[in-house]
Amino acid sequence: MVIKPQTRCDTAQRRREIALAARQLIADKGFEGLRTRDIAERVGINVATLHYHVPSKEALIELLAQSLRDEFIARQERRRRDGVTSLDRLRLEFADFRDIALNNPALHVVMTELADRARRDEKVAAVIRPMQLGWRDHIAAILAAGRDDGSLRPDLDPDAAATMIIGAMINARRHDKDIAFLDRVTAQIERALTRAGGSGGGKP
Amino acid sequence: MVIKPQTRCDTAQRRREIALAARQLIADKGFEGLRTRDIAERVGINVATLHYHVPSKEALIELLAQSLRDEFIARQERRRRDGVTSLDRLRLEFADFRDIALNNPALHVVMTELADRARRDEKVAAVIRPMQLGWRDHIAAILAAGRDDGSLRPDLDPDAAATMIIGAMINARRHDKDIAFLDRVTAQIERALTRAGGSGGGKP
Amino acid sequence: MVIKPQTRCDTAQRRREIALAARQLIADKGFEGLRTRDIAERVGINVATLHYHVPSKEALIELLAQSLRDEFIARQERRRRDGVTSLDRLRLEFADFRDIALNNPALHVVMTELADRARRDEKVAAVIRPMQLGWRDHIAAILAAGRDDGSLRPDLDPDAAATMIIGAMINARRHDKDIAFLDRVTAQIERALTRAGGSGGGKP
Amino acid sequence: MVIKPQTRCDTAQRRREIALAARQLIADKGFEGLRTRDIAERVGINVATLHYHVPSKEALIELLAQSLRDEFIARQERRRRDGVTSLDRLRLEFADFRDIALNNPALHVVMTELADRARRDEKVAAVIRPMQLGWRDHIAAILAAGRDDGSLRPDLDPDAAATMIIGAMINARRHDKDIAFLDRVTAQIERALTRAGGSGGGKP
DNA sequence: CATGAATGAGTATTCATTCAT
DNA sequence: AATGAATGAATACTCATTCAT
Repeated sequence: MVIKPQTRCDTAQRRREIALAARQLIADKGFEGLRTRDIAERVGINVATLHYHVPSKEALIELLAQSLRDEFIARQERRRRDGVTSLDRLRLEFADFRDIALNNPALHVVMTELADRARRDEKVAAVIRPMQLGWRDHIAAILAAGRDDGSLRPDLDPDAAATMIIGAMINARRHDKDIAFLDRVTAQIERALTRAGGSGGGKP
Repeated sequence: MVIKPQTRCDTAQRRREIALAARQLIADKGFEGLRTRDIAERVGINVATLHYHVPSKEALIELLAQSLRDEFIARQERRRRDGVTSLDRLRLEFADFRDIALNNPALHVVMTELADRARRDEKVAAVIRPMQLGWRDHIAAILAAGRDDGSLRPDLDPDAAATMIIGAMINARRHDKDIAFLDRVTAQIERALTRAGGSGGGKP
Repeated sequence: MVIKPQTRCDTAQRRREIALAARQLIADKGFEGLRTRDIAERVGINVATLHYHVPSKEALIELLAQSLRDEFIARQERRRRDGVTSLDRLRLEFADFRDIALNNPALHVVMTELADRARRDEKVAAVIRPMQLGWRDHIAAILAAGRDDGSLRPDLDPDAAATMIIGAMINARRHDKDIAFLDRVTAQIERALTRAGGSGGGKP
Repeated sequence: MVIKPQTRCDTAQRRREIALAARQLIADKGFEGLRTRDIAERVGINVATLHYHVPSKEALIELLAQSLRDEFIARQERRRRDGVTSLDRLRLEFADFRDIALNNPALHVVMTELADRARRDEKVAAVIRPMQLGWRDHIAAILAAGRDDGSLRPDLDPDAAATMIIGAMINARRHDKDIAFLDRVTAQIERALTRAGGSGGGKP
């Protein structure tokens, strides 16, 4: 589609372009629809040239996974610098997820596809799993701190709750195109993790 | 792999066998690795025979989606008959998910793959989406009842919480092979939806 | 398309129905598009039943050729009984071709396809060639008689002229859907075979 | 069959070789027997390479039709430069047809097959029809000139007669391998279009 | 670095034909 | 006489990968 007349340029730059093109294509057509020729076309180079920079499709997918992880971790690092209270930091997580959903939806789509693939591709798993565990640990740490400083409920299981939060956000995006629903879900999470409403719950 | 000497049998039965074989293969190798020849081999029939019963790969995937939906809905109907209190019924949801995770893990794996595919395949979407919405609505109804009868916290947003619950369970299964972690997650969900622990949460 | 609920009936009748269905299908889709399943469907029977009556596709094509020849020869016999003068009998040939073109166009289309096939199929050739030669001889005989009785020009080469006439009629039907053009061609043939117009031809 | 060790060469040249190979194969086995693998083998390349140069069988047949038309039109242009009188030019037509029949018989065979196919293939029709009409018009123009300058009979219908001539020549080649018969037919045509022999025709 | 051409190993699908009932 | 189910052998077409320039 997007064919720009390409001049020669160094491998590092080309590999970045290739990873980006692959990501967009996966977002459009899924993993099974990913073709090296299409990637090359999108970058504006020949298939043979693509193979010069990335030797095989397997290597390409690894490259893609790494590029995804790099971006994901960079975002996480950025978040780490902000937020004072635990609740602030948790809300920052919600806000960042919301930002990606709005401005870079391909990121989540491709992450999901890669997560599926990780199940049967060790090389992908080696890149993706640590990233996912890192995310969970990051949120779990926030939750643990919040529990300990009393801003979150004391019966929190940080790992379990972090898993719940991540799953909830991802699932909220699955069908509803409407971003407002994601907001309802994160609001619900927040309420659920702080304290029960007035007269709520159980037999006294 | 598994070639059982097959005798003749009618189309309805063969289609069931084919759907089952396809499901197992997708669980093993994912959607992109699904080959009609492999399915036929697994059923113990010729590829041409497979095409006699299921005219195209597209139709095959639709059949697969339908078979999944049928099984899923049957399970849901079964659950509907049991449980007295809202909490009982919620716990039944957890238990059923747990049962599938233990005894029929392919079901969840394939459901996830189909959910991804639904994003770009209208026919699959037409089968899968209603099923997913049905699940969410089913749980949301339980939650709404629980909120209204006081067994669950009054600030519940049933749709948002149902989405959270489903996402949490699915995500709990994603990496951890350990079923115990799923139990921790559902326990956390339960605590989060009932009442805040003793001294927990908020500004005192 | 046309599926009539079929009862059992004898092979001779079934073979006639099959030949007719095959003829219509070839007229529609050409030889390369001829499928035994389509024929069976058109007759309203199962493919296996078709093979019961006509053992193979080769045999089917032979059957088709024979059915064509039978109809063609029957028409020729009918013409043979009419016409007094040579010119009358020639005009009867034109009229009969015209009649087929109007009322049974599939006949000519299929005959052309079979003629092509005869080039590389000895069995078809064995049926079709005698039919074509018979037609030519039939017309050549008319021409020879006309030449001898003075109603046609004396420098006629009957075989060559008969070949010309048949080719002219067939070619007249090839592109022009308009039957009027066939009439112009046969009129031209007639003029050409009788005598030169008034001041026509050559340097005096 | 004929595998020549092939070196690399550019697409234009390869497409020419492919068109030629396809023509020979159709002459041998007809349209229905045309297989991409056979064409590739004849050219001495891999099937995939064939598809690299000609993307589909449909495109291949269009290429074939164009190559045929190009050769046919080139011949017609060559004829146009020669011949003084109308009769000379008409005889040039006969001679050229005769030359093809002797030295390039595949040309006529394939043209016939393509003409049949044109009936149900619009793309082929778009290439073949103008070629056929061009041929007819070319001959009709010769005949009209001959009629007007008195070298041909005055009652000529140029279009009808041109159609007759073409059909006659084609039909003369259909069964008789003997080229002498074509000569008898063209001689008959010539006589028929000039003037009636001595005492010939009509009622005295 | 870059590319047009080439290729082997697949991949879904088709079709005439056969078999068991 | 009839049929639903089954099959082997093809067939066009695809795709990641390689090679020569």
